[in-house]
Amino acid sequence: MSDDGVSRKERDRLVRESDFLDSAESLFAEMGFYETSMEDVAKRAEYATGTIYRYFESKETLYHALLLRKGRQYFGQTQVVFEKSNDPLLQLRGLICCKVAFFAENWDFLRIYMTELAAKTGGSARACRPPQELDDDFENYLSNLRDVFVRGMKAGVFRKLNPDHVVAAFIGMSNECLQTSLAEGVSGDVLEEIEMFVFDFVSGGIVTEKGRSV
Amino acid sequence: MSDDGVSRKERDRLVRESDFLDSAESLFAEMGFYETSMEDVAKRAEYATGTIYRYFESKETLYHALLLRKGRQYFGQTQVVFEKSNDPLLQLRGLICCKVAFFAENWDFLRIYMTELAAKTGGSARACRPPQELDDDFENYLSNLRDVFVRGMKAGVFRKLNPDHVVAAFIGMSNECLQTSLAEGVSGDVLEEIEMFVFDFVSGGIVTEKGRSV
DNA sequence: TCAAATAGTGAATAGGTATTCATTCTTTGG
DNA sequence: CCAAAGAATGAATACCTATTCACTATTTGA
Repeated sequence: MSDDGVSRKERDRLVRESDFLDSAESLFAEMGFYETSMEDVAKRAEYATGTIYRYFESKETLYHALLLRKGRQYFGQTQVVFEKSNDPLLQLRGLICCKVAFFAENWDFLRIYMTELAAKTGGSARACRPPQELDDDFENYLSNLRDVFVRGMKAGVFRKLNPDHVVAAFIGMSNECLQTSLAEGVSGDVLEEIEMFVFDFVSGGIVTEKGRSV
Repeated sequence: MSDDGVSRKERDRLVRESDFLDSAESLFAEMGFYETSMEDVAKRAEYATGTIYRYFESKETLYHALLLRKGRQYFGQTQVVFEKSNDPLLQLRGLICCKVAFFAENWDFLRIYMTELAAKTGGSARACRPPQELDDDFENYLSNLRDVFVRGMKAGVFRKLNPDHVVAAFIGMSNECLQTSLAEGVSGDVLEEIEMFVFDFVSGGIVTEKGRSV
């Protein structure tokens, strides 16, 4: 037994699981869910095809597991931001910072997550349904985010716009910015630039005083 | 021969093609490319499975054809906007108007297009590759859009921000807004609201004077 | 060291679906 | 009205890949 009550065997199993999840994540991001075969995943993880099934019931289970792993981690981090402060502007900054940092570290996941999201709103054009658990976390995130904007409007620091639209706009623009910016490679500078840009754009838009007066 | 030099037979063929494209479009939007079988498409169009192959070489060809049909139409309309005026602010307004109107009429296509786009930037997590022709149109659209922002910055009506980020932000936020807003049903009011919101958000962001001074 | 238990293997199975094609139905032109 | 040409049909084919499982290899505990 190790210090945290997890046997060597269990740890081994977790490592193996994680190997499969990593392979699957990178392959799904690169090729897509359907273009990736279980054999591909196994090969990348350096195991035989059948071995995966000792760790995951099915391809769908594997997919769910990888979505949950990173997804919950991400929503967990946003939750901290929501709870840390009550100031809408600070929360907004915190969320952006959190998002940029997380997705810079989890580029493959971002790709998968965005495909999910693209398919989500309308109904179903998706690889295969994401786990309910994650949907719930996402709903919760949405409602917290909406709340930030609503409070900001009440406090007079945000303009009074349709908060649902603001939520959509914020999510869409930040995702797309991250996706295109991180497409190449990432350096610390780029990260900071994106973070600043997103905040700047969300807060002030693009039109100048001069533009407004025309 | 009809007035435009198209025989009855040819017109028939076009109608049939269009039937298949319509079925495929709604099914792909609803279920996704891989979850939709050729039999489903045929059934919805009220034909036998084999008949599709008299009109389209393969499932991929069918998919390409439906992307091209609407895609080119959309990019054609944006092209008109780019050429109609030289004033960045007017062009921006025009593009938003054009986008909202087009996607309100082509909701299914928007769903497919967004899945495409989500997969695009990174590399490939897509149903199956979109036709090169459409990629080219998209590239062209991107560069024209970028140009609008760059000119606006030069003219002093837009703030000097990284134009590539602005392009991404604009596309992402407008897509996401459309997707979530149009998710339910569409009425004229909603359309106008979205159009105004998108312009408002892009131009002025969400922070008020008061928010800025804190 | 050995036998039981556990883990890994990859060829075989099973099910699904894109695509084909021999056949049947419909249209056309004489 | 008839035969040839064109269109439609849907059962059969061919292929692909998720999943299984009998077998081999490794680890464990005595």
